[in-house]
Amino acid sequence: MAHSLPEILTSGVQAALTALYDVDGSAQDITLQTTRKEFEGEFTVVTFPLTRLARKKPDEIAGDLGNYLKEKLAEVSDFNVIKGFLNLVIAPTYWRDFLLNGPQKADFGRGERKGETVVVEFSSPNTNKPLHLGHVRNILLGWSSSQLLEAAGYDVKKVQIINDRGIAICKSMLAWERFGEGATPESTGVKSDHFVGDFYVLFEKKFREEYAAWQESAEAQRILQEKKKADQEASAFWKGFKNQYFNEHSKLGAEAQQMLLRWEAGDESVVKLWKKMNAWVYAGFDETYDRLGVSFDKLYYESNTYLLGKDMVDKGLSTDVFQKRDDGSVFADLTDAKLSEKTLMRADGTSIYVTQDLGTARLRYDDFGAKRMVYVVADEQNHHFRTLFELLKRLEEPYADGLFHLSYGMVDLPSGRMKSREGTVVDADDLMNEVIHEARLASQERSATEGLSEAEQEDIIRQIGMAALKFHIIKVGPQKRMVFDPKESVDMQGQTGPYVQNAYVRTQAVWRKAGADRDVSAAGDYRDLAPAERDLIAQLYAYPNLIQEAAEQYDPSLIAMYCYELAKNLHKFWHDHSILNAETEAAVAFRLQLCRAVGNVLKSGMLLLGIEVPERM
RNA sequence: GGCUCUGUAGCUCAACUGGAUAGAGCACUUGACUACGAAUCAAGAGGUUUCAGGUUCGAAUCCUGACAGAGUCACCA
Repeated sequence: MAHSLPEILTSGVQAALTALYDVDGSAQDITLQTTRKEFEGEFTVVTFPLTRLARKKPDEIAGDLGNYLKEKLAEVSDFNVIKGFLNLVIAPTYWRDFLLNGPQKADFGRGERKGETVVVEFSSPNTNKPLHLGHVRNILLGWSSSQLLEAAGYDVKKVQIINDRGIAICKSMLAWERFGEGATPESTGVKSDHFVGDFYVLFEKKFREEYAAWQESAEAQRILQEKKKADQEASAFWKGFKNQYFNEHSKLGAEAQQMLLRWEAGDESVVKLWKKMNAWVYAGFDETYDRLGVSFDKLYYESNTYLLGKDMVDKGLSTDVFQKRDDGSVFADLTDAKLSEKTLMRADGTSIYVTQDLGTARLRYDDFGAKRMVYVVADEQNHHFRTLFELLKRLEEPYADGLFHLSYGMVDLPSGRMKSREGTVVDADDLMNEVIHEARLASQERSATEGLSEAEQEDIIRQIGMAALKFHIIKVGPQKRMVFDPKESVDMQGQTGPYVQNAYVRTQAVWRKAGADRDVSAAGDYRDLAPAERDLIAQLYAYPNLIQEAAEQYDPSLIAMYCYELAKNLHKFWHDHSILNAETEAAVAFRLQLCRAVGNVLKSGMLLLGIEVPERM
């Protein structure tokens, strides 16, 4: 296709403006949109903005333009005018030729290779506890954005940085050492990342017990009397004092910190324990990632990167982007960018979080030469990334203009925010088990997969359950904080993953019945398109452009909504029209190919979301 | 308190980035399987787009000011 319809129509309108009114309209003046479904036509020109140029009423302009376009453009077969809206009807032959070519191929919609690399970071868990619902949203967003960028034409590298060090994992380690009695995931039969997480929880429990007991001591009472505000309840004070207690008074806290210091010093026994427990966690993560259907090209470990960034600090100092304080600490003054002063190096020469991220960004650039990097991280870190990007920009890093924080809203439950301390966190593994369980129940009420082996049936059930879960999460725009109701996530009817899968299954079922080698050459004789057919074809036509748009906006929810709309139109078409028993052979052949095209795009779109589509369900 | 984000049907979400009568699903009511698959389709009901001003041919969308919720404001990660 040399030119797209929007291009043809836009330049057609420009030509018309010159011919009819002797004015030059730039493409910017011309607003072209898809026609709302209650009107006839596929594209609409809005003529209100043209009144100034043409000095006529909107509906008169629309009539003039309509006549001109219908006469001059083969692609336009008819038009109608409603107020300032010119609705253009695209020639059925144009649609027919389009349908029988482009979307018959499975790779329809994929963009030209751009020869540019994008690094996408997502998931990036801590290794002290298993993955939960929050990670699931992150992972689905990261994965589908990666797929989307890939389809749009970029070379994508999927990475995560694993927070494998620090005080948190030390808590798990300490708890296991003190209370574990040599137990292992194997000896207990607990999934290995959960096993480690259980010790983290155990540490918190023991710590709270210790804290509560300590509060009764004379020392604690003295501190309470000295420091609490006059009208403050004791319980409120202790709540706020917890961190300080951990750092300055707690025996368990001291031991955990001791362990962290020994780890940093490279203490052999601590490192050995650390490796053992992390290995358990990774084995568990791998299983969860596998079930979610995601993978990574490269893993970065914080234990390897937490010292990075010092050379970036040197660079910043030498170019006067950073400054040194009297005590030796280093900071950047970002106040002119409406950010505050940001410290990058403590007086003792140790680096902090943002410094590490500077180094990691550079490391990735060296690894992949990517000029675009996407960080999929929750919106609670908006400020951090604004600072990070500003710093990299001032350091004049070559990839600084291609940095993007794919910020997403946190996931709430109907009961409110998830809190690990209150045990309201929805575990990723449990969640998947639950949706697959529901899919199995729903499947048992039907008999559509009779005759398949048990393994095949189980695989289909898995695909359906996962589709329900994934679609439910990914259909929501990233930046929106979302309420996750487990009951709704297992719905299989309406605006859901299984609904879309079902549409795909139908497109395949009709071909099974027709025979894969069915002769469809008569389709070229098909003349009149029914509205349901036009809708479907126009929608297919929009797919390639949608991929580019969704990729540029890093927004997979656009694809999800599109898949739903396409499936909806397919279902309606299916209901209203007979395919194999259509009136003419041309209609049968045409509709079969329409089914194949829709099936291709549904499968392609769902795959971009990380959702598989079964052949039967 | 400063900054950022969010506020749309009972609930969960859309609205092509300023366009037509604000749309879907769930839940509720009612119809459609002897049909290529009913995980479907069709119909009904449900709205002062948080509120008040402003900008213009035209506002859920942009501006100002309230109100409500969330996040963030470390030499933590």
